[in-house]
Amino acid sequence: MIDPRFSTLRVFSSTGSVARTAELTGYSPSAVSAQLRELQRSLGIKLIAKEGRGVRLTSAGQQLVSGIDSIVTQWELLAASARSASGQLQAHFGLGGFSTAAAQLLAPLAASLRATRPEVEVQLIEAQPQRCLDLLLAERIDLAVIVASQAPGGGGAKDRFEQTVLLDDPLDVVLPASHRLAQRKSVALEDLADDPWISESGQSVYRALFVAAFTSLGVTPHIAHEAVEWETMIAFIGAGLGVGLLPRLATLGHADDVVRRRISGAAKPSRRIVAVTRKGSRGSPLIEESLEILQRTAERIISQRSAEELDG
Amino acid sequence: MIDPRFSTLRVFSSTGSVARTAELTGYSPSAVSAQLRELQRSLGIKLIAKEGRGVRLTSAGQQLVSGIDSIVTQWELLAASARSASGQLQAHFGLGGFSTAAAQLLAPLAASLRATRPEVEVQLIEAQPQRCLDLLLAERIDLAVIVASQAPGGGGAKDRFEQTVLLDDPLDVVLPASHRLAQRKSVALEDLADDPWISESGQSVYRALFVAAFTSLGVTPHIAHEAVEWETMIAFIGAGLGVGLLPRLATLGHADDVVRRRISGAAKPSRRIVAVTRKGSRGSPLIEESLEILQRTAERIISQRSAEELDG
DNA sequence: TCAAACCGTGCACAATTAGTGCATGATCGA
DNA sequence: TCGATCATGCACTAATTGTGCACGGTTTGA
Repeated sequence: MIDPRFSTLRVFSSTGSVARTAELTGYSPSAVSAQLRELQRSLGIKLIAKEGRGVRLTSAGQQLVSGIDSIVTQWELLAASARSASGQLQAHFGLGGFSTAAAQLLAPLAASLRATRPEVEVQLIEAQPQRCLDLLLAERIDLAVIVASQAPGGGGAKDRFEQTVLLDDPLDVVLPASHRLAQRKSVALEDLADDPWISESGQSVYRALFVAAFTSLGVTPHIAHEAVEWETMIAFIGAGLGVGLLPRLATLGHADDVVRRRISGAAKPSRRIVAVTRKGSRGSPLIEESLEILQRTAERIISQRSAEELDG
Repeated sequence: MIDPRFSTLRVFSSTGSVARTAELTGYSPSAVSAQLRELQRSLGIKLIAKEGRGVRLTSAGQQLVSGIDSIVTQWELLAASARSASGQLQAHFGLGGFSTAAAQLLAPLAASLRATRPEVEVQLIEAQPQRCLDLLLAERIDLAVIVASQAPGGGGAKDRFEQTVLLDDPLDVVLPASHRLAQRKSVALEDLADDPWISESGQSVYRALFVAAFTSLGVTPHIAHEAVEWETMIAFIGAGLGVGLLPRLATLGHADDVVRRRISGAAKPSRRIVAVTRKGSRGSPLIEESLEILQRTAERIISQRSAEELDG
């Protein structure tokens, strides 16, 4: 909002590519290229340098970016306090989150906002955590619900984002109904060390979590198959191809050939779900309200789990 | 440069009038009006309110301005350090100052820059101190040489400007050649308490200085006539209409019907001449270089005076 | 009390700026 | 060596921004 070129530059510094920046900001690649060139010209500085078939930030560029990070933060603070003082809400409010978060946390939030603030145009975007962060930078969304990763998303994250812990989401094991341990109430990961596993492909957050759970046990699991969607993984498991881990927030669906079991034993892997905003934007009334709603929803989920725990 | 609307808003907060802001920034009044309205709309805040036939900033507006002051400062710092690191100079460089400063300090500076940095387009603007400050805000000029006034130019000056003392310029008395004290080497103001005085009209910096010099003596001078230019004042004095004060930097010209005398006695009025820049812009190579040149020029003037002192 | 001078704003129109789509050259992987 | 990917330049178009003038409201001076 302060200057669209700042947004573009920040996204570029995060993605390192004109094409990805264009895709995230909604501009065409030529527009991104032109904006960066314009910035260079008006400052008289070389910001980007060719590298292979792509392009990278010069050190002067990185320095500029970190300065701009701080300026943008200050601007967000100012805009938020202004909005807060005037009670005026922004017209557009973008929310982002990965699949399960979008379903369980964002959908209720959007519904609530639609009801209480009908004049605000709420937009939901489902996207992977890293992409959510980039969308935040690009100002396409204003709030994201993602899985906290130990690696701070691509450098200088703490200069750009603020996060609030919503809840810890434990992982369960999913077994074929015919599995030898399927009748147990809970299963230790150690007992499944030799089973074939099904995990997610690529270097997703889930995959990192998956690996971490086993390395803490000193075990290297045998990943027999890879899937992208939970649905697919569950189908694989149902077919007896292996066992898998499923976050509690993700629903099993109507699959009756698999069972979900709590994890007992030394390693109790879980993922931490957090709400992320651009640094400085917290004071904004809509953000404040949304965070409260998200936390209430999270608490409801947690207490519901305790109740189930007692029932079961 | 960061956002033209910020510039406009800052000038408006200094002048308190759309028309004056337009004149200073070079926009038309409607453009200024539209820019302020646009800012209001995009933030959803009422920045200005009607007051009489003019408008004024709301308290929210003032709050926003002070936040923007800090952001602009940070941006100037960033841009300056970027320019400094790259060695790249800005294409345009504006200098402002009041009459005598322009002649004695700015002209040599401009000449020197023209010689050593021919690629920079140097522009000189002669203007009263307050106007110089507004021109700085409007980014029409980048450096101003003005008389430091005790009243910090219109609120929040220290959030917007930085100054460097160049020299203290003492005031001399100017007497008709036929005056009873014309033969003295130096004259005390007390001895002229009953003479008719010639001063500047309006509430100029000079006039404030003039009044201050006498109030420190507990004397209220009789101001018989008013003039805008030194030339005029000297002509009045030459005609025997009264006596006057003239800064040492101002030349007497070829008037042979008046004499200039040092001031002795309790009150030795002088004006402090300072170089002013926008806060944060100091690191810029051109500004740094200019300040050095100005200080060298000031030192030369001072040492030249000492020499004359010994001669006389 | 009325007219003239100002001030800020709205509106039609013009000028400048910014963005798109396609073509091009350059680089990397198979 | 061919195809894929990437950034960028260019002609064209869309959108933003600024201008000039007219108008309503307010103050000042006759």
